[in-house]
Amino acid sequence: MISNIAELIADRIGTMPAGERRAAQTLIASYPMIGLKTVAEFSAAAGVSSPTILRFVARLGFQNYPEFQSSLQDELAAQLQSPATRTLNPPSPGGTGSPMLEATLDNMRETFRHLSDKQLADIATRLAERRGKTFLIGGRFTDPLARYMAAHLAVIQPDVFHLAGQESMWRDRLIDMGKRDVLVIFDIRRYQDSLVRFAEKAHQRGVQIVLFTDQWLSPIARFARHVIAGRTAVPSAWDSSAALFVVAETLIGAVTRQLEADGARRIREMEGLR
Amino acid sequence: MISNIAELIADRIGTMPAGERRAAQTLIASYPMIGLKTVAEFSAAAGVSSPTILRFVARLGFQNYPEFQSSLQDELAAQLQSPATRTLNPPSPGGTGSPMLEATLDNMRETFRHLSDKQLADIATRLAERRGKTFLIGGRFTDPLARYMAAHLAVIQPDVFHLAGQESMWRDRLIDMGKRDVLVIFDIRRYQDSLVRFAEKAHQRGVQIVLFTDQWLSPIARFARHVIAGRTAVPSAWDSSAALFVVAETLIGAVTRQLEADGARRIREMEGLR
DNA sequence: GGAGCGCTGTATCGTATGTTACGTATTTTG
DNA sequence: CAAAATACGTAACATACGATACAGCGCTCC
Repeated sequence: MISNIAELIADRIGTMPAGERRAAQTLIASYPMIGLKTVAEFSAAAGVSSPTILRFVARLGFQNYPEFQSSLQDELAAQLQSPATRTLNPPSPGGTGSPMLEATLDNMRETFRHLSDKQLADIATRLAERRGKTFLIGGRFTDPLARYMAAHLAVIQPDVFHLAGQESMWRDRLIDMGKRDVLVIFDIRRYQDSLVRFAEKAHQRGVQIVLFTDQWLSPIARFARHVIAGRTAVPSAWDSSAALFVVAETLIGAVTRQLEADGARRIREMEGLR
Repeated sequence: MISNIAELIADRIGTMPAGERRAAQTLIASYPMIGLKTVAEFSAAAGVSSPTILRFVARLGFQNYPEFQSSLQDELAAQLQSPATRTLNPPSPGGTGSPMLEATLDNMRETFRHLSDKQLADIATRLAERRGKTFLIGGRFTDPLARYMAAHLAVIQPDVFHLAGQESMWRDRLIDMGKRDVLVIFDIRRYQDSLVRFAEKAHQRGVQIVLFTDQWLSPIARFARHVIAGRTAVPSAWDSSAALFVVAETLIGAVTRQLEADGARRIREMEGLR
């Protein structure tokens, strides 16, 4: 079975005329970057004319040049999205035996690779400088994450509320929300209409939204001030929220650090109350 | 120093207007592939208009869109040409930048190293062969994990109950519990007396207890049929439940697989009801 | 509450890009 | 060695892509 374009070329290069063979060799030499550039650049690099490049991709079975480029891009995307595949051949330090765990660890590394320290710091600062209230809510499976985060934040600062129960209950809380407030939403596939509606309402009231979602971005991203896109794919019937969970913990830690002066006193007080 | 476009975006995203920020977040979420496609596709994915995309790349300092794309391609080429740099830098010397993440990843590896496949399989089997009911409960900060697990298990089998609310509420549920039932408890430091008391009562009634705890083992371990000890130490004011979270997800996956025949039908039915 | 500013989308434009037709060169075959 | 077939490049073409002008809108700040 031929799965990628490089193999396809290797398979058919024998039947190609001289010019197209030069095109093939040029592409293989710096695969696949040249193929992502324009026909003119490709042809110049190969030392042939534009039509030769087009005949080349036609011989590979593509209807036109853009289709060929899309195919290359899909291939690249697949490589980039699953670092596991890359490290699959040499089972480097992994070898834990559990593909589930390996995928989860990869997800976390990927998630944090796309997440700058600055972005996290910004969100943490926004949550720490508590000019207003903080609301948290989640979807069917992600609401526990909202609860987890709320449980921690509520310890180190006042005015932290988890929105539970029916949709109608949340909407009643909208009346309390304004420009100075922050709404943290967890929403991954399949995205819940009720959450989207709620986010829109809150956005209209000027509430700043922090969204935890998957890499395909919940429609709530339209209204969000900050978006955290985590990786959720694992070899299971379910999506994994573990990466988002770790981001949430990191954020909790960052907020705690920023509130250290205030927070430490608060925590001591609370301990005293128990 | 800013070396790649992702950092550049993180640096300037704070100063961007709403539309351009959505473009930025969309690009980051599936970096960098969207940026290699046409302006029209990019704008559609971000839910903004084409000019907004162009203003976005202009704000990043590029003269025009093709120049922006070339820059992305160069970046990609650099990554692909030296896979060594990519797999050498981050993993071993903790180059991810976040000590929090590194500690969490270590915790997971350690947790699974001390956790045999057989042990997981045993617990999964016990949860899957549903002769009785399944109850889940957690402590102050770990109860969300119980909820998370309950939310999933409830989809694939009946008689799954999360014990919420006041301690007195749980105790009333004891009357429903017997030898054929399973109680999943999450309890990490500081261990809660109320949970210990409850676990003891349940144990006396013959309930099989599955305990998720930290490496120092909650006193509930005395009564537990199965104990999962996760690592919780991270450089933060709080303990991390991430490792236990991943174990929970793994367990959910295992139970789902065992119930595949039954479960698949149930899930389809549920989807139909939505 | 009103005026000014900044952001965003619609519609239009110019152009670079992929595509195709055709003539010339090169190789192959009888 | 001649004739035909195939391959290749030049040049003209059409399309789709990026770029821009402009108007509507919301927002902030007096």
